[in-house]
Amino acid sequence: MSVVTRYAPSPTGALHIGGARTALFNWAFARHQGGSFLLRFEDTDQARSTRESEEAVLEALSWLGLDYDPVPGFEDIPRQSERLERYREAIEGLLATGAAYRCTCTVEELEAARRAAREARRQPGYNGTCRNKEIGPEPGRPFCVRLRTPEDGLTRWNDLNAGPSGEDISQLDDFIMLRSDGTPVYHLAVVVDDHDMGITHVIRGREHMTSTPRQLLLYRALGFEPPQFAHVPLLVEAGGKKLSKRHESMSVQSYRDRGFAPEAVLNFIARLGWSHSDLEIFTKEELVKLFTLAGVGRSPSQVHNDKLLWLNQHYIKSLPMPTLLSHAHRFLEAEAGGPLRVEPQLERLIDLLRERSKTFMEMASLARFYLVDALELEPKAARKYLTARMAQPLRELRDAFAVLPEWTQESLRGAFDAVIERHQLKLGQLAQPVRVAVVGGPASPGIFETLEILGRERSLARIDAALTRIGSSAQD
RNA sequence: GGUCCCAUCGUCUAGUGGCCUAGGAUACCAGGUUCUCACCCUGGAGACACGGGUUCGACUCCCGUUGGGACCA
Repeated sequence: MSVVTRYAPSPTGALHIGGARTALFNWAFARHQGGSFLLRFEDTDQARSTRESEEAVLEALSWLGLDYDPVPGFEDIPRQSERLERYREAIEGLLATGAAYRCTCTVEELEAARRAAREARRQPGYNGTCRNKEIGPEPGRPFCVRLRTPEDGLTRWNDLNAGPSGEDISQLDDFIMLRSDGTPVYHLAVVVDDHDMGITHVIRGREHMTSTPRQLLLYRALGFEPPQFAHVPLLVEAGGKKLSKRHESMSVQSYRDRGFAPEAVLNFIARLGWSHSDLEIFTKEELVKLFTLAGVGRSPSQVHNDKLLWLNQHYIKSLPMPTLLSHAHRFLEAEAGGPLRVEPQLERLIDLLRERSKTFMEMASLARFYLVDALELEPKAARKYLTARMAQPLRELRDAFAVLPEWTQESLRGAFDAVIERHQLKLGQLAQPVRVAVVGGPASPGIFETLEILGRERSLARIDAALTRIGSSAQD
């Protein structure tokens, strides 16, 4: 039988990195097995679920390159809010077989019973008042539907990540499946959905581990074959606390907006919990080939972005130019302050910037000197390098530049050499002032390459501006 | 409060009783390269939470403690 996995987020916000990793594991597992990977929205919390969030999740998945398959028998991605009838029907079935029963206990009665149980040091679960009352379909007062949990026994399953797991049923009470307002409870919906969608493997976060016994009970009561489960360890924040869904900076979108490549983010989150011996860098295709649940660890991992930064730079260095440009384009435009055409010179610059950029944001800011016309100089660098004693050499260099027969790295080097020799300077002593003049700061790619790319006209103008600046500050 | 889970360098991890006085990666530090920054190269420092067992032998198995976490209320 072919493997079918799913990712079933609640569309209540952006896709955060923990959710993305769960999706990734499900996706990689399915693709590795040649099975399918499905999506479903668990939007029973109508108050917080939004279509915008659904869009955000879809967009994040597609950015990461996690493609999903159509769900057989469904027009669109299933939404729990559109399946309420199906859940009620399942509950009716349960009532018909006696696996569930109606309960008319009021909130007050429940509270009192719970308090009494606590005082008697007993489990605070439902005390079973209505269990054998055989309450019919029209009780004449509000009712909920509860599962008739067996008195004793064990629910066991062999978790594909956590190993043999299970719980004593006496821990479980007759939990509610249909609330008195007529809405089904989460566990019921999940079980019915997973069954209807033909899910064979449920790979989800550890936080769902303790609710698995209940769900197993439901599978049994409904006469469904339970899937295999793998409860993978959670991702936690740097301090070790649970990843908060509110934390915007942990969202996939935020990583994108800060200039990370999807290839890097994917690689990073896969490696958070999954490993294949010492392999650190891998493509999506390699991940699919290598991914197994056995490779997923058992302890939670903290999200530290150090390694992501390194990975991102690795991908910036090695991605093919068209891919790189498509990722970087919006950042370059933002820096340029308007629409941008990528000319060959800019492409050359980007090539040089690859090994100097940890993010696309950084890359764009390093390319700023090329992208803008009005360049502002860093005061500190200007003070340090644009000194009065450098004015003369700079002026000579500028004049030599002006009459160069061709604007190439070789001829630029020749001009530098002549000035250096005349003034007994080291290359660095002359290169730094020039660098500050043309890029605005003390760091850039090699000076000859930088000048060549900037072009003669702009280079001369910037050196002139720098000379003017030296002149005016000398008179102060 | 109850149930369950987890525990190797700062971080991600390799490791399934002897091959480990613990390997890789990142981050950090030092040096090299260099016109600057970065890349790159070399080196350094850095961990089996603790206590009991089991065993000829434990980081690896068991129990407990501590710490962290999740879930149910």
